[in-house]
Amino acid sequence: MTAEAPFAFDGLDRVIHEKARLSILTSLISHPAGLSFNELKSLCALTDGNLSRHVAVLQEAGLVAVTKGFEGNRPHTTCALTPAGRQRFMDYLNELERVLKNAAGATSASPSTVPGSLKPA
Amino acid sequence: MTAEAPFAFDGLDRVIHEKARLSILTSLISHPAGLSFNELKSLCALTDGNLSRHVAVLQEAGLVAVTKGFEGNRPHTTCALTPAGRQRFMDYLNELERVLKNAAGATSASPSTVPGSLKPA
DNA sequence: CGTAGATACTTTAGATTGTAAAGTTATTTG
DNA sequence: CAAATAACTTTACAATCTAAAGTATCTACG
Repeated sequence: MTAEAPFAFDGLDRVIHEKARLSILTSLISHPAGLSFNELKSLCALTDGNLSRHVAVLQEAGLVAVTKGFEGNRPHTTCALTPAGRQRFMDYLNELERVLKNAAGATSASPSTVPGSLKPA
Repeated sequence: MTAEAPFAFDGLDRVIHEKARLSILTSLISHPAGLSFNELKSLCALTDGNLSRHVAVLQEAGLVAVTKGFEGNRPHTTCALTPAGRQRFMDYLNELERVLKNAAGATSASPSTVPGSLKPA
């Protein structure tokens, strides 16, 4: 079936593929101990409302675990990847690599060798 | 600014990032001579309506050139990447690579070495 | 000749969802 | 005590993805 539609990229899970959530997941995989709401906010350049919604989506999908506690006497939310989330993110990344390989294979130059201006062979 | 939000991925152009359009663009970069409506449809596993809308979006964004002609006496639409489209897609791919590098750098294993079950070192 | 079905799309309408603005609760600071 | 800050959450609007229906033309069949 995939052979029939080689460029369909079914593995690009919509929950993960969204730009903001891709940012959040990348941040979290880089910080296995978890990140606070505010750390995520600045790492990903998201607004409060935005981050709140996207984290909720990721939580409902079972990709991240959200821990709400108190730091001193202020609320403090911490997010971390779940094992399943980590695995699904890995799967997504594999599919991303397929996208890159497909595209790079079609151009004489690999993406990394295309700096910004068209460089002939 | 990017230094402040290393995981923001501003370069992930929304027009390109959409899954269906990513498929279309990958198909087109693999076929520099262009592809017909029907070829795209099966390569990307899209419905008629879907493909029509997405191609229109890509055309309005100046990424693809659409040529409508007749094959025999049936309408026949051909799509091809514009030079600008090619460049913007390349830029997008570079950003995608950044995503992969960021994420892969955070895991002990690169995505390609994660086959499906967690494999220890 | 007429009509039923196929081909190649386009249009529309509904449903999802991303985003930003406003709201909430609690806590400092002047 | 009032105003401002912190840390989120809720809501409402706008964008947009998708699938179903529509258009126009052509071919095949009886």
